[in-house]
Amino acid sequence: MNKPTVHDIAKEAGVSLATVDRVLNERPGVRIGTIAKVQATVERIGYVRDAYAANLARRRRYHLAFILPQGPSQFAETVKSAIAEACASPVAERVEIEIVEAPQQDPHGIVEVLRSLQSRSLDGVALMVPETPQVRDAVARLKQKGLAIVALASDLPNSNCQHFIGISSLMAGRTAARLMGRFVQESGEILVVTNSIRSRDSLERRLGFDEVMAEGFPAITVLPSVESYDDPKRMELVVGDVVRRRPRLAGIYSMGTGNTAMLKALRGGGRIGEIAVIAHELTPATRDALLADEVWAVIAQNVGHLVRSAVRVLRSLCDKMPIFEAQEQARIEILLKDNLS
Amino acid sequence: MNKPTVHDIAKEAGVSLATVDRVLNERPGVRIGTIAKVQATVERIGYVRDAYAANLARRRRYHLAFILPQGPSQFAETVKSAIAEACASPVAERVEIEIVEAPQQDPHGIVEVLRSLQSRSLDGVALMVPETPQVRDAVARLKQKGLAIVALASDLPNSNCQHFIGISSLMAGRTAARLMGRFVQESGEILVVTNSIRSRDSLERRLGFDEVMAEGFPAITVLPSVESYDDPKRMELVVGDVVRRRPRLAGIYSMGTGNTAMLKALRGGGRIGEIAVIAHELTPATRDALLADEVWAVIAQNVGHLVRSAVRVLRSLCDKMPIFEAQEQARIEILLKDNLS
DNA sequence: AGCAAAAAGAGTAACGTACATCAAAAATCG
DNA sequence: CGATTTTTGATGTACGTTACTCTTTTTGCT
Repeated sequence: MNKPTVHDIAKEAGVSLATVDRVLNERPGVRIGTIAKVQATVERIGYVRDAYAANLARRRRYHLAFILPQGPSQFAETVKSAIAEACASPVAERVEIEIVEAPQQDPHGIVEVLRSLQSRSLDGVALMVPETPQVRDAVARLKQKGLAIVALASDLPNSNCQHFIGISSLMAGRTAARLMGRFVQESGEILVVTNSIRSRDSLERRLGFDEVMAEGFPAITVLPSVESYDDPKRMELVVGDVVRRRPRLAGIYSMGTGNTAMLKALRGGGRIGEIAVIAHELTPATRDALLADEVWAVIAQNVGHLVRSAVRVLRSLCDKMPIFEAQEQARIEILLKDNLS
Repeated sequence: MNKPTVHDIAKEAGVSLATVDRVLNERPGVRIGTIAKVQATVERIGYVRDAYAANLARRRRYHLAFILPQGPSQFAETVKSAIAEACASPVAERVEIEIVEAPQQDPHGIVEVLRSLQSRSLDGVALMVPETPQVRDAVARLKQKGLAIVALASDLPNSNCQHFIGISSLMAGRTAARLMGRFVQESGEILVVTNSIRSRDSLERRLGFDEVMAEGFPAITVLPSVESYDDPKRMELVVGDVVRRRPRLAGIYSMGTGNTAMLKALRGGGRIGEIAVIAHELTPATRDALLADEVWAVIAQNVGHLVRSAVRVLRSLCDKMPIFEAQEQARIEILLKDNLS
């Protein structure tokens, strides 16, 4: 038996093709009784709209925008190249992707950028920006305009956006801790570094890290978080200091960026390789460090998958089609020297 | 500017639609000069066939078969449910999937099953069977019939099949070793267990494991592989014996199935939880053991991804379309208690 | 040159869906 | 009850591609 079509619905329900079409596309001019009859038939014969035929007929093009952090960021670069790659792939069939940069630190700048999107005829937006009250409101406005909106890599829990494409920072932190605990085993001290503990991602990672450390590895001491405020010099100084002063230091958990400076300090302290270092995100820097045995493990999310997932989800949202969750679930990857794809 | 269509090719090349179609679908009846002219135009205007429109027009259905091991296997069950899940998803649009069971241990039985496929009107086959010379020949026959063939989970390196969907056993073994080395740190002994070292997967995992152990962790002693021959009793006996007799035992690398029996022995020896256990594949057994802190890490491949990938690749092969490698690359996943999706 | 065969062309009906138009039927209202 | 509005039906065109039939042109061969 072949897949039922609109013709089958019409025949089964005893109405015309035009009426079926009106019901399916929620066009006016159909009595509620008839609507119910058609919908019942749809249910009964298990009709599912052929999305491709539909897109063909309506010459659908999806116009999507990815909002990425402005300025030099290895992670953002990785995302950009993943977008470029996805554009050349079948997932990007009928979609045009625009990359828009927004100033990461400046909530008003981000709002400005989001506002500028309204004029463009966009269908959906993937946002990789930190959440602030202003951003939340701007997102609400975009949503009201009928745009599909997903959060990318970093969640926007209060913005009521339709989907989050990424991994849970809490679980990522927990995973890092479990790994660190297994690496260090005996008692010892762990240094946790980040650019800013005030970012929600860092906060949640630390939370998860502490949870698992406390409950699973009570013999290990986790030192207070050290912040670099995005200053490599400061990162180097602080880490160098801790490495020199604390002989019992057994591991470093780097929750944010600035790994290059952190590793430089470790090298300077002469203890690189013997201290368990766990970092986040696969970038040229962390990849090289993994290969050099300087970083023991990287907690990452597959950026290619993230981007493809965002495109698929945005398309589904535009079409009001269900999302296939199992495929869109981002996984927390643990990368060692030998399994970095 | 919109995407060029067959009409554009016809106009640009100064030929008719029918001729363009003949060239594109490699049908006879076109002079080589004309073929070249059309192909040049295709190149020049950057035409790419709209795969969905094409499928629509030719009412294409992909009839695929998955050949899975017969008999009780938790991993095979996982694959089966992943197939069921994929069937309900958009990747399975226009495809019908048939699951065929083949006796894992009996090469002739497998060949028998493969032969029986020839009569069915199949377009592609995903094979999850151990490679033997007989299987290799049967695969060659299927390929000659024009079937698309991929190896699933376990490679068929000599069968010249078109694609392997899965992870490299060698790299999986290397990854396990790197993790084990980090877990154990100091000197100690590692037990390696499997059902049969004669299976290629086990062999390669062991090879990779030894490579990394030798070059990265020379202080650790890796004991000779112990085989259970698929007998839980034997597994329990042997592991129990090693655990009792070797106080310096620091880790167990379980390359195959039989984890339940292995863990039972460990529990009996009273050293569960303190010995680093690394196992393969996420099954109900390994999942529970991870959650109970009995297994420290699981090396796995995402089965849902594997199946979807197999379907996509088989479709692409059927259509002679390019394969989007980045998406089809299976990743070696390291699963801890906190990141098992 | 003559003729058959091969190659190319024109035209068209699908595939499943969207969307528009116009006419017919049915319901609603004064 | 007739006029008006609402609902439904019938039909056609389009999307990009395939695949078919029926001509017309070109080619190769004697």
